[in-house]
Amino acid sequence: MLDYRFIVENLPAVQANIANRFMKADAAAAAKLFAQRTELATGLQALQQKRNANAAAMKGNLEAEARKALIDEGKKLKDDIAAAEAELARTEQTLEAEARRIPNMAHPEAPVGKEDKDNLEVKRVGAPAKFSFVPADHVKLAQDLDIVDFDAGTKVSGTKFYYLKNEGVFLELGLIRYALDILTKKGFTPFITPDVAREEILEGIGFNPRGAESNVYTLEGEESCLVGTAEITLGGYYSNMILPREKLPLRMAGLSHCFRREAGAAGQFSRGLYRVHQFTKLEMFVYCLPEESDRLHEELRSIEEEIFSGLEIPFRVVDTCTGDLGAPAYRKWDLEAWMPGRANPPSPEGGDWGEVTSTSNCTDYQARRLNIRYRDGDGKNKFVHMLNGTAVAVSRAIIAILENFQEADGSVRIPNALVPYCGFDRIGGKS
RNA sequence: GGAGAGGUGGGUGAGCGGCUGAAACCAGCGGUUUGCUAAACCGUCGUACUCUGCAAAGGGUACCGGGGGUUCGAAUCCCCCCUUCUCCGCCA
Repeated sequence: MLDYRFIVENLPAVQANIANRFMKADAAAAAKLFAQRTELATGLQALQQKRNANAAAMKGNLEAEARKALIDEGKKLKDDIAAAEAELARTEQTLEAEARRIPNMAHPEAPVGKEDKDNLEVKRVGAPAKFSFVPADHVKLAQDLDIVDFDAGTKVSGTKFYYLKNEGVFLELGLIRYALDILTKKGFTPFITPDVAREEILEGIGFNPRGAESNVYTLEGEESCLVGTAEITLGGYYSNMILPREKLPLRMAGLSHCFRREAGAAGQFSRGLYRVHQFTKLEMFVYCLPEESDRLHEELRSIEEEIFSGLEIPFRVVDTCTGDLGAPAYRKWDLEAWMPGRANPPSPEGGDWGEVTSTSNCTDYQARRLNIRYRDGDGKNKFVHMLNGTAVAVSRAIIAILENFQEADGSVRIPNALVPYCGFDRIGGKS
């Protein structure tokens, strides 16, 4: 969340930012509550001071009468303090609830807009393949090649679950290993994280673990959830810690399963592997000094580009618009891969872009809630900046590979960079 | 899951109702001494919030795993939770 004082001192800018992001939050109310809170806290401190003085006056031997007077005074103070504390606690609670609805400030250059079609395309890499036939979508390809079983997933686990099977298994493992090798060469520390996290960590990262619109599965009887991304477990890793300045930036690569309720998500573009309840993802995460977060955000984006260029998958990069940023992000780049199977109606040259990665600079928005700081040169503890980015979201990468590298005979070529990791250069067809 | 013992400042660790924001030691920082290093000695050494002040600085409040309670007064007593260790059970 934002710093209370920042909200007060920059109220018009905060309000404009809320409007640009099409979010509902009342910054003026938060500012007012903050002033109230400070006044109540000051009043409470004055009472506490009296209480301490009263107790100190009672240390030595006293005549019974004097002692009784002090005890009576102390009892009265105790009641006053209890009342003041209750009021302060109520105000703080309301203040926090109000402040938590306020999104992070957006980068001044982030395009202003309401939804994903307002995102700004900044770059294209690679050219979509020209097919001599009408390409199939990944659902048909995967089923024909017997590498994904959607029907069994639905029967055993429910809709939007699936089994990977045969080469599909090695494709997942190969993609992970391929990306992990790139990241470790770039100084990322590899992790396999828990797939479960406490609600307080989810909230600190900016997720809402409960409620009808939540995308998170909560565990019954536990105050914890299945993670939607390793961003949660990597971001919680250093919660309540003060990091040594000289160790920054910290680069982490976290492999986890990702669980998403996707309540209400439906439609043609959610078909197959595109929007599922469980998938595997390798996530990048960075803790850094405020002055280097813009630069590291570019670094994360360029790594994502390197990974997808290496897979020979055509993609474009978009600068995500304010309305599509999500509350914690200051700026966000998405990589959208070309997906020939998304053509409607199907055609040899048709297709559409589908999001495969996303990298966000969340500045100190998450660090403030999670209480992650570093000691600056002036001796003050300051909040770190935190960034995240997808290295590989396996299910979506598989879509891109199947649809882009399919051939007339229904087989799928494996991109060269992946062959050593998979142990085969083609799925199906000629062999 | 059951039983027991713990969680105190950067570290070790004392304190177990008022004399404790917290002994002592170590590390750190500043200084004295010193041919250099080392040692010795002296001083200093938590965080957050808040008030006064142009500032330097000073005052106040809170914090001894987290949250509640008892009391005029809690690191200290009680309850709940988290967590670490030991033993038992169970299991990959």
